[in-house]
Amino acid sequence: MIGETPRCEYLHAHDELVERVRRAQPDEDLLYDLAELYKVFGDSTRIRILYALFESEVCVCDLAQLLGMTQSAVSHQLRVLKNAKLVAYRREGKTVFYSLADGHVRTILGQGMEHLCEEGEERI
Amino acid sequence: MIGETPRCEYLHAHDELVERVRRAQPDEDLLYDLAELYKVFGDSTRIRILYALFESEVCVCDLAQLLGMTQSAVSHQLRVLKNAKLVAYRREGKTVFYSLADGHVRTILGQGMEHLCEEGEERI
DNA sequence: ATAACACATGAACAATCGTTCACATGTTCA
DNA sequence: TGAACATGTGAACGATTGTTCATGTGTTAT
Repeated sequence: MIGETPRCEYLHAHDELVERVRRAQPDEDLLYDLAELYKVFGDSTRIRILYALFESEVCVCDLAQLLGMTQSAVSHQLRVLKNAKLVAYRREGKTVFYSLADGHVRTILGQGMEHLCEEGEERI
Repeated sequence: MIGETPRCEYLHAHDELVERVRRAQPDEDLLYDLAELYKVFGDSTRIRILYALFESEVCVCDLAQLLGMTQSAVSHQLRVLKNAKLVAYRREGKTVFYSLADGHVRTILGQGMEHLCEEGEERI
C-alpha cells in the first residue's frame, strides 16, 4: 500500500471514472478467492489431470502412470484440486477414484483453449 | 520423471483406460500454454485490473490510484496481461489507455465466479 | 495380528512470482 | 533544447509453489 499515490493530469475528468469503476469492483475477499481458483488451473500437471478426468473417473495410481509422475506428487496435486472443489472422489476398497466435480471446469478450460487458438483475431 | 512407475493391481483392466485417456490428452505444449494463461488469472491484482477494464478503458495512473498501488507495480502487471493478449492498449499523448482485448476474459471470470458461488451444489 | 497395497501428508529444497526501488523511455509544452 | 510528466523496465528481495523423500493412514487378505 502507498500513502501518496501519484495521479495523472486529467485528474478531475478521471476522478469520476475511478469512482464508478471502484463501485463496480466485486468484494475484495471474493476477488482473492477467485485468484486462488485460477491458481489451481495454473499448473500443467493439474490441467493434465483434469483433462484425464474429462474422459472417465481415474484412480490415483493410473493417473501417476499416465502422467509419468510419483504417486505422491499426484496425490498432492489432487488435494489442491479437491480443496478447490474441482474434483470429487469415491473410495472402492484400497482404491480411490477421482472424477470431475463441476461443469464449470469444462467451460473454463474450453474458453482458455479458444483464447489460445484464436490469438489476437477477435476484438471485443 | 520416474523410471519405474508403481501400478495398482487392476492393471490389466485399467491399462486400456489409461491408453484411451492418454490419446484424448491435448498436445503437451498446448497444455503448458494453457497453464501459463491461467497463471495470469491467478493473481488478485490482475483480476482487479481486469474487472476495472470491464467498465471502461482506463489509464495506468488511474489504475494505480484505484488499486492503491505503485504505478510501477501496475505497469509490471499490465505487461503480464498484455503478453497473454488479455488486454490491448492505446496511446494518447503521454497517457496509455488499457482495455479488454478478448471476450473470453468475461466468460472465464464469469464461470469462475459461478463456481465460487455455487460451491458444491452442482454435480456433473 | 501381520503383511501388502493404495493413497495421504509433513518437511525441505529449488524454482517461480509479485512487489519495490532506481532508472530508462517517450511524449508534451515552453 | 530542456523540464515535466506518464509509463516501461531491470535487478533484487521476500514469499509462494511443485516436487521429492520419508513416513503415516486406511483397507484387504492371509
